[in-house]
Amino acid sequence: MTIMTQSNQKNNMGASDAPSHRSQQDIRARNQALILTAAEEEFVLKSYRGATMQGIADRAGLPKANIHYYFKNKKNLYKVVLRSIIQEWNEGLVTMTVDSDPKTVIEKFVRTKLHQAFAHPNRHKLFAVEVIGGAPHLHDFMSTTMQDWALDKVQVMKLWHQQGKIAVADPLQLLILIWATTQRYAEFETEIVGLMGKKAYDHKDESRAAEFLVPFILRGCGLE
Amino acid sequence: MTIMTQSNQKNNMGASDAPSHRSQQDIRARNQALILTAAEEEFVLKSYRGATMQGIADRAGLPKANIHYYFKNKKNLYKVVLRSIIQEWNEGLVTMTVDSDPKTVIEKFVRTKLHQAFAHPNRHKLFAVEVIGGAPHLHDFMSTTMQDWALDKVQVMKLWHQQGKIAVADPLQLLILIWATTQRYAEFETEIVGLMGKKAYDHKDESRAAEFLVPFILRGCGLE
DNA sequence: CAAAAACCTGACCATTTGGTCAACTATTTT
DNA sequence: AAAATAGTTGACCAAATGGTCAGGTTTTTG
Repeated sequence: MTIMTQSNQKNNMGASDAPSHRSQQDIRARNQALILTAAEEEFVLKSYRGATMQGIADRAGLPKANIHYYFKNKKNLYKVVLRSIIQEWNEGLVTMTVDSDPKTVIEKFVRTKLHQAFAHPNRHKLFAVEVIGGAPHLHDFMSTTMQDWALDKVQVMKLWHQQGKIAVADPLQLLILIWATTQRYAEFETEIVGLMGKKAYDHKDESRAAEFLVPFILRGCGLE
Repeated sequence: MTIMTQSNQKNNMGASDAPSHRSQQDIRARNQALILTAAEEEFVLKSYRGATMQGIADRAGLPKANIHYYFKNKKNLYKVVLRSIIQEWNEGLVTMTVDSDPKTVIEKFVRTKLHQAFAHPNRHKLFAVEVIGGAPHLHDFMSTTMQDWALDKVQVMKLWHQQGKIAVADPLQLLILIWATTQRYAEFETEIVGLMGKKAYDHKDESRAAEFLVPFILRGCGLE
């Protein structure tokens, strides 16, 4: 005896009415998206082991067996979610060469990372939890892609420093600081929002953070 | 960072009889410490739900039932661990009034927080995971003690700004930045250590971070 | 030294949970 | 329109895990 199959009344609720069938491609895309979003939330809130397939199913509004139909198992689902995080990370790259203008590049980098943090807080939270827990599933990415990118940028900034362009002798520390300060708004959303006396960020908070961070960091670098 | 009452010489069950017994107080203290340290590690690595009593027991080198003997249950054990975090937080407070010297106070604050981060990384990691997951167990602390302290400091710094002493118009953002940059070294230990090409922090990394952070932040504040 | 108190622990459950499956419906293809 | 393919789902199961407990050992107490 189970409680209601609330089931499928196919469409409706979409308001429209014409074809009472949905193409399988649409169904697939829609359900996978539903599941991935649900999984992201659940994994963030409960962490890998705390998240349950049933919980994800409930969030997605689908029966549990359906989750397994689209994603082989829990571990695989988690992997797919992590992949979207890495993907986003790669999109946030900024080109930076010895000839670039430090001020311009640093400002753009800060703004990009900050924007990502406000746009996809859950992904940042998940990434953080992974790293804090020893990055068991990200080890590969961190010791290759990320490290290569970071060390390359560090080299460039070292040259900038030698040329007297920035007041930072140890650029790795600067990189760490920029990541820390931008991502913080996503990771510690709960705390920050609380300190601001709100329930959630409003649309001005990103620019408020940027207006503070950008000049502060540039000043710290001895620019401006 | 660890335990161990150095008083113990295992036993010597041989015929000889230097006291082959340990006082119950010592046993209690030793075991509780063992368990708490083990729990801290396990909770950090696996998060609340992912941590298992068996895993904690193994880390502590005690049978599982023994964990239950000292700490009623998992939830209670977790609570005790969180308490030590809050305790440490309170010890890191810095007094700050309108008449304080901004430069001195800010520098001291940064150094204190940084020192705590390097001294007790696991606690900071655990705190971070809690906050990221919505702070379900810290809600009370965050909306009282922490908020009161933070808003008070924000008031003071606002006055500093009005008196032209610092170049920061929105001190809450500064507070967030200082927490973010100092705690980062604990939370993202794995990542940072990796980028540095090491296996673990060495004894110079704390001062290296301080030498970078302190001047950077003071400059950002328009001091120095 | 004997009773009491504290400590220890293997063995045992009840519950939770990831995962499977067979039967069923809906869509697409031929 | 029938065969084939894709999507759906309730029911079920094996493993993992938090927690209990009875009976044992060690330390303390009187």
